[in-house]
Amino acid sequence: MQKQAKAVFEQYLSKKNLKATHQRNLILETFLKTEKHLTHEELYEIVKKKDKSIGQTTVYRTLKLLVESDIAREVDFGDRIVRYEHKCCHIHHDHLICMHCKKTIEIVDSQIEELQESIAAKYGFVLVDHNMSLYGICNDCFK
Amino acid sequence: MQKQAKAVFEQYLSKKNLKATHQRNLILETFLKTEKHLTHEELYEIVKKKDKSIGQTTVYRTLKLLVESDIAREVDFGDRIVRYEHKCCHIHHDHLICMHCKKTIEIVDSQIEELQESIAAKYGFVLVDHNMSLYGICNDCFK
DNA sequence: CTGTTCGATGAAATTAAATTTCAATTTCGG
DNA sequence: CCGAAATTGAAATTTAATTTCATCGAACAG
Ligand SMILES: [Mn+2]
Ligand SMILES: [Mn+2]
Ligand SMILES: [Zn+2]
Ligand SMILES: [Zn+2]
Repeated sequence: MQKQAKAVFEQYLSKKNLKATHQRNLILETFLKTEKHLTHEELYEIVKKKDKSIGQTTVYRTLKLLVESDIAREVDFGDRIVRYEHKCCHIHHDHLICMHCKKTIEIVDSQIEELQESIAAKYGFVLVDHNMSLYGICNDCFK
Repeated sequence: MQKQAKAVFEQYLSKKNLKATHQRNLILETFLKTEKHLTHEELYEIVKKKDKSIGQTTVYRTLKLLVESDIAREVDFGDRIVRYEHKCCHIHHDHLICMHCKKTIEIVDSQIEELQESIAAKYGFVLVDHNMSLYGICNDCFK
């Protein structure tokens, strides 16, 4: 899984004539090891522990490369905070978010995907991507 | 339609002990007259033509009030630009966006809404809100 | 109508986020 | 190893949004 993402990145870099640097490798590895939806800032904090010399700008720039190479995906749970999640080697999923405790559940639902396709088709669109977030209150928070 | 929104706003202001000012009225009226998804900046430009003295800050502040009073809704078509659309007296809709020409189509689909409810229920959530955007290429742009 | 009170306003200042600049450094093919 | 070209980190810049504050105006009692 991680190997595949690394191979994808390597290939992307070489295709674009970009270099495989220590910083890029470290940032990618760190990103792949986390299983949360993390912000640019959060990733930077973790990376900094492993290499104090890494700059925030490089994390910004590398995250942008990860998005371009389809290794990462930007998500926004309605709070205007950009978070990143794994995309490479993961099936597409949507999110169910508790507005109270902020817990998020990843949803994989083929019925939804099919319905989205048919709606797009109805209007003569070729569907490329979508983004769906459901906001509610979870069991625990509902008391 | 516009009358109802104005009544809602008036009621909201009085409930919160806020004042009905010339500026707030003008901004609300201008917003209600447009039928597009417009940015804070775009609304400001239109408002300024009617009253040169109005400040951008007031447009910001008033848009916030409109959102709080459920007259407006913030939307983001994936470009991180906040746009505002009418919410009061409009049935909920989702969006289908052409990634090429940026045309947007408003979707009302009860099947989707039902499916969303049932997904939320499956995970023990009470659904409060959702946001779905479909990105694709429209007929015209597909050539 | 006043006059008074307290919220509203606009300009400027501030804060915060993201991007750009640039000199020094690193990568990598030869 | 060398040198060209990309990369880096810090600082500067840009941009967006919020806050501050002196003045203004809405609302309401009298
Ligand atoms: Mn996710
Ligand atoms: Mn709309
Ligand atoms: Zn919860
Ligand atoms: Zn189009």
